[in-house]
Amino acid sequence: MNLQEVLTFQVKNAVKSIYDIELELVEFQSTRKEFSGDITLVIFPMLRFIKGNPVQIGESIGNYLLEHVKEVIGFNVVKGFLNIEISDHYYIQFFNEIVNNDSFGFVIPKPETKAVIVEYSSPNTNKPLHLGHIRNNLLGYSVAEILKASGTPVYKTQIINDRGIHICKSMLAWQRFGNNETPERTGLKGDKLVGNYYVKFDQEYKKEIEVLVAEGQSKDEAKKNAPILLEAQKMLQQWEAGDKDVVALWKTMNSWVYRGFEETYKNLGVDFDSYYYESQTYLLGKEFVAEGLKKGVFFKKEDGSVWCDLTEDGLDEKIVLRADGTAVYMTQDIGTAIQRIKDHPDAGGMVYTVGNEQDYHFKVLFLILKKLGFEWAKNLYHLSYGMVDLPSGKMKSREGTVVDADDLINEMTTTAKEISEELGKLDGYTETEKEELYRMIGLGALKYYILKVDPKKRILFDPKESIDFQGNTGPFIQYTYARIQSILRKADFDYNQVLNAEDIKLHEKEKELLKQIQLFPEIIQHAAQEHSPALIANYTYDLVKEFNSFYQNVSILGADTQIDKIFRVQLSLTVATIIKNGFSVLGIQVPERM
RNA sequence: GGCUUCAUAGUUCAAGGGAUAGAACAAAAGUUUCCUAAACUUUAGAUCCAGGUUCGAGUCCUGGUGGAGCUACCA
Repeated sequence: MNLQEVLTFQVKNAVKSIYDIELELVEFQSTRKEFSGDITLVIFPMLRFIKGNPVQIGESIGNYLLEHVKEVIGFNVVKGFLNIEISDHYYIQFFNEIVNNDSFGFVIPKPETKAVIVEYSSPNTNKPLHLGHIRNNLLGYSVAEILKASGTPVYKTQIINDRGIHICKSMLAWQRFGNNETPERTGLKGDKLVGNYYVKFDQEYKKEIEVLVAEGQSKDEAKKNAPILLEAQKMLQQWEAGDKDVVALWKTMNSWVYRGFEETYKNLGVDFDSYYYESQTYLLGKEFVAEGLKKGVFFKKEDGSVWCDLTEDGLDEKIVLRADGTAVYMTQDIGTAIQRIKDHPDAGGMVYTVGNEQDYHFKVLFLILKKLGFEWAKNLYHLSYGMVDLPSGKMKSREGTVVDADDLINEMTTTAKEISEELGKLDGYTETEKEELYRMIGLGALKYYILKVDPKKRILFDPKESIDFQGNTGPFIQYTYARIQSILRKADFDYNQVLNAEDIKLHEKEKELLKQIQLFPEIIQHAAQEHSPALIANYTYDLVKEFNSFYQNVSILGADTQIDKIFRVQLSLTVATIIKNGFSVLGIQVPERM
């Protein structure tokens, strides 16, 4: 039982014995810094059940706790708040239990716990990854790691949108203007090369439209009749018909893109357990549409298209199969979901990391899967995140305002390098070690910057104002970790021993730290429930803030007694462990020096 | 038009219906014979507007204003 559980139990006892009332909910919060005490019981909500003056009730409960609970050594009541003071002994006892636990805060999954499939990334294969994808990847990866840490097995996966007219556009432009360029020959990353031809197509397309308009066609007509577009459409048909040459080119160009993506994923530090390709799954949904039609979940219109009527659920009608029998986005998503659960029989739910512009789509998808009667459909979660906007608004590839993922990673690394060289603290590091460190810090800044924001909220990113390396940032937290490592290197005595709680009198800063440390396991659970890496980021920041204050105010290696010295080193070590663990679920590494 | 969503210091972010709304950056001032100053300590500064529910509202409800998104037989 942790402290709050003990107190909850005892507060109920108190109310029962004083007022003879069974209390259901007991509400605690951390005591605000300006009041004395460690944890606060809020009396107000009890007033509905207990009639009386909140201050008197607080006094009564406080006295009961003081008498019956050994951890409680004092209290005061301010208005409706009972501030409870907890003994040093309790905190030290707690600390002794966790001091050498490298995986503090993490929970090992129980055998019966169902796995969750986390989908993220899921890019189109016609454009390089940009800042928006970075947010998606970091969020998906982190939420997957947080779920794991909270005791839920996870499969990371993605669906690669490798089929459709957009791919054909790149292919066609490459055929026409590519001069047999390859990533090898140009030295360009494959995704960049293919992306360039996608842009090239668009340029040519626009030119042709202008010509047609000059010849007297309306703009809408011209858009439909441009020869290059017609040819792309023809190519798509050839692809669907399995035309050898088209399929071969499609395979080649896709493989370039995949190699490019792999590089970016590697740089970003994200990974996947499995990949699904739309080209392989787009037919899957159809049989379930047929089944749904039989069950009456769907209905057919005169033209042969199949729909789902969701008007009773407050939504509208949604198409699930085209009149010509081909699959739409929804068809494929139905199929993919079912396939994934088939492939992972131990999984009981899924998390989809997709931008909030698709909120409606996922509402509909989940509802349809429920209507189709799948047991796991109630455990689907749309991890809906806000867009990353520039000061000028949305990123637009045509206007060249896209922040490229690879470029951004490189810029961050360069900035880290500049700052680091200026500070000049890396004597003795080899060039390779230095480069590694710059990358770690640059990425740390980028990842933290993105993950500390509530996923649901949109992020405003100003490329002109580079991401900070000071204050509430990744490097600030990494720096604290490095400082602690330095202390551990210098501690030339055996600090690996269990101290007797009676021998220690806690410094105010030490107590504050212990209170913060104690919260970590709950934070992990809460973050998992909320699917929010931001909670971990903000918690870690608060912890580090607290530690730095301690560090500045209290001498660790210069403590008066050997016991204090050992205790403070252990305390520092534990803070370092939490930073490392917290950051690991954010996908951020921590350095030995910086 | 309909639906969804957001609005907090100059700026970027916090705040499970609970106390005097926290940080960081930027601004002003201070701390290095002492464990890494990417740090620490001060100062100044904010809940879009109008109602309502509540002992208590940044948080819940209604209306308004402003921004974003969705409203495709695209994905």
